[in-house]
Amino acid sequence: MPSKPPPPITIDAVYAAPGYLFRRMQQIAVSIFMEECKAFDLTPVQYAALIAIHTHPGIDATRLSAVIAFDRSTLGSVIERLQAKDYVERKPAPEDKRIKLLHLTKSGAAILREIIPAVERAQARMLEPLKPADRKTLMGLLVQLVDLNNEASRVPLRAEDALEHLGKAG
Amino acid sequence: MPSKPPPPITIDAVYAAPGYLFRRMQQIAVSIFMEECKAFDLTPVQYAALIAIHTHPGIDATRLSAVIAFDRSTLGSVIERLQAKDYVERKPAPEDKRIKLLHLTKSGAAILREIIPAVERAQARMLEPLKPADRKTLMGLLVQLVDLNNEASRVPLRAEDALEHLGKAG
DNA sequence: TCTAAATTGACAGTATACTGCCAATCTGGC
DNA sequence: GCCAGATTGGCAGTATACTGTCAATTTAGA
Repeated sequence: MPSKPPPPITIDAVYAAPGYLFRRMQQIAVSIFMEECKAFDLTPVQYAALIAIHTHPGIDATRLSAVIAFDRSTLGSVIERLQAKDYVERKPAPEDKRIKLLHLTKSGAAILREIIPAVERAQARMLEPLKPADRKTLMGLLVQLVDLNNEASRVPLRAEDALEHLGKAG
Repeated sequence: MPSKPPPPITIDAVYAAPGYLFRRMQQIAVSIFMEECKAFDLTPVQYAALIAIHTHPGIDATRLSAVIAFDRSTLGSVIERLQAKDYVERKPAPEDKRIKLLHLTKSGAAILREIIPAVERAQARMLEPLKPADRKTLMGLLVQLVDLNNEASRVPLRAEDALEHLGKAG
């Protein structure tokens, strides 16, 4: 019996490929975020880092990377920029000389409060073209897919890691 | 009547945000692509560029950028790398000295044929954790969303631009 | 206790993304 | 034919991403 013919080598196959669509959608999402938040000069990554530090004061960079699932190497320069803007402080940990603890400054906490409405607008705009029911469906499937693919990511999300800096009693 | 309380400032809001999920999924997609295609030393962007040049031989960099919706500045260095690997040729256009025409080399066409099965495997793996019906639903909604948000992107997709280099009869 | 292994943060190198600018070139309107 | 405006490609500068390496430090095991 004849085998299936090889798929045609065309750009149309790319347009329908999941990887291509995820890339495009991510770029659109960043573009919308930056537009809504341009008054604040914060990138999506910087925003997520600020939120995570706010939720887990005194966390270190390595654990922060696990908590937001961002690359640890990259995160170093992200924190540097947040430090330069005076949104974040880094203090050496007394009991472990390798570690630097992260805290929000007053400015950091303030900008976080102020930027939230813009971020909410951005997030809403990304899904706006869809019908409300479809938005829910899409987000539901996406949450599932990201979760089920967690280990395929180079930096899997480890939300529970955040608690370790509060004392090693596990 | 009382207004809605402000949303809590927590990392959990980030985990459910569309922008965060699109970023994570894109990173997972790249990770899976690179794993399946590591024998070929081609990135997802380089692969898309090769496919587009194959589909539209003689296209120039600006039009290529519109056809795959990638940033024009970035595309310059992408093409340089493809040229360094001897997958792509750049020839000045005789009738317009500003333009450089892009063609695949024999190596470029060959690696494209060879890499396709690995790319297909990668694309399948990205959606594998979902049930088949859910994969269709997700892709359908994503195609819609990317299309409806096309103009929100900094580099909107203009697939029809590709035809212009074949003669300006519009 | 002494040391092998693990952890943390830093760094170098590559590859997207995007902004903004520039010179060379082409086109259209006059 | 000339000039204003558009187009093309290149470049500098910033910000993620990721790989791999390294030193300082801590931890765990023999």
